[in-house]
Amino acid sequence: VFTYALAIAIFSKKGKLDKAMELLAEMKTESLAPNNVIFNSLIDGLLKQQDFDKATALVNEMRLSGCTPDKYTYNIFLNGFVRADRLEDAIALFAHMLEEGGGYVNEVTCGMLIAGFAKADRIDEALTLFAKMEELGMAPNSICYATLITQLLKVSRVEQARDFLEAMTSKHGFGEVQTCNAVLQALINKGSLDPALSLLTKLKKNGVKSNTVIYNSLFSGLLRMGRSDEASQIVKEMIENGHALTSSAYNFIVIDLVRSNQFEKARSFFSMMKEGRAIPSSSVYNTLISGALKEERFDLASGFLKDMISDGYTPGCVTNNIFLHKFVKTGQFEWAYALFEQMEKRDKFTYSHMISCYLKQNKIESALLIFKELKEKALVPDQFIYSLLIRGLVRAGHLDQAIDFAEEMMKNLACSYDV
RNA sequence: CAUCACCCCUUGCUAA
Repeated sequence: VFTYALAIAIFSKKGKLDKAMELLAEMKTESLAPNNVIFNSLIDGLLKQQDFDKATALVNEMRLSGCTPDKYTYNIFLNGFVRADRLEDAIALFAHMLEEGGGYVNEVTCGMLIAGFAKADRIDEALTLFAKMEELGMAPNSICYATLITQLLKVSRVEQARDFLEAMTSKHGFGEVQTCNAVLQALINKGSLDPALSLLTKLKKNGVKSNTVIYNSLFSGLLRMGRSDEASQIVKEMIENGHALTSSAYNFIVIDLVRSNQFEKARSFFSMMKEGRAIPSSSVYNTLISGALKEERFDLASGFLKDMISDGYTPGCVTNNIFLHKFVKTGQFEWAYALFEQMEKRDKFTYSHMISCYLKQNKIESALLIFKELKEKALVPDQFIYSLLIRGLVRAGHLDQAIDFAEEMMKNLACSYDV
């Protein structure tokens, strides 16, 4: 059983759910009883692919074979909701977990929900929950702190972020590398390069191993801000410190080239990197596809798509969204419908593309239908989608409906709108 | 280290 659990966990983590399920079936034929760990691994894997149906089915199966969902199971679902932007479901589940008692709610649970609030720009609720943790007798760990700090930085509440950073370091030191990296990255993204660098030296002094991840963050951040000189500086420093230049550094370069509209350069750099032994990430492929489409090079786009598949990636929602975007933008609506129908995984990007698809044709009803589907899936419509819809309604002369939506938006998102 | 959260990366309106 232990061996199976290990194997299943690994397959689930890698997204090879079919393999993992096969193993589960195999266990049954050998009349071994799967335990909680096994079910939980599988459920987690399924939810990472947004497959809620199969995951729920598995919970039932779990019960039937005499296992009771435990705090891991709950947390896994909570995180699934958060990841899928189904914040309301996450909140409901959290409340349920609290009611049950039984110690289902722990620091991890709270950390996930805090991250959920943060992602949805509902920072104040995140802060409230954070405060509540202490009431409930839980000590927020460094991950909770880091989540809040990065989000506060994102919305420019710098003072508050600094307070939390100090509180965190006094309680936990600098925590794990990843935690530090989160904060560093947030600073970099804000363009606060100097605070970032000084934090970095502080980290080094405190014995946090500056690792490849941190260098990669710095590198990509600098590239994005167009500071390529400093970026190459970082690369030098990396090499001097004995860090191998990883594939991800190359990946960032390709992505940066595409982003700055240097598609041809990106292409040649990409073939160079493939000739070397660097491994392109799926993001690189997606980036290249979108770059190709921007240049109207469908031929190249489909070429990249093929390469992507032969490299072992399964093109998913993001890739589809890229094509969908192109179809909508160029008015190839029939293609857009066809693709949309075919897509099993749809996210808020998918829906926003379809909404603009219908709005462009003045098909308000259909756009509203899409919006409804989005809500039925318990996705949280964000500011972007609301403003898309509202603008469409205004343009079509449906002022009252527009106002209704504007009010709904303010209620749901606790934000204001400009007229 | 048998199963959960934090980081990073790709896709969103705007004849602009």
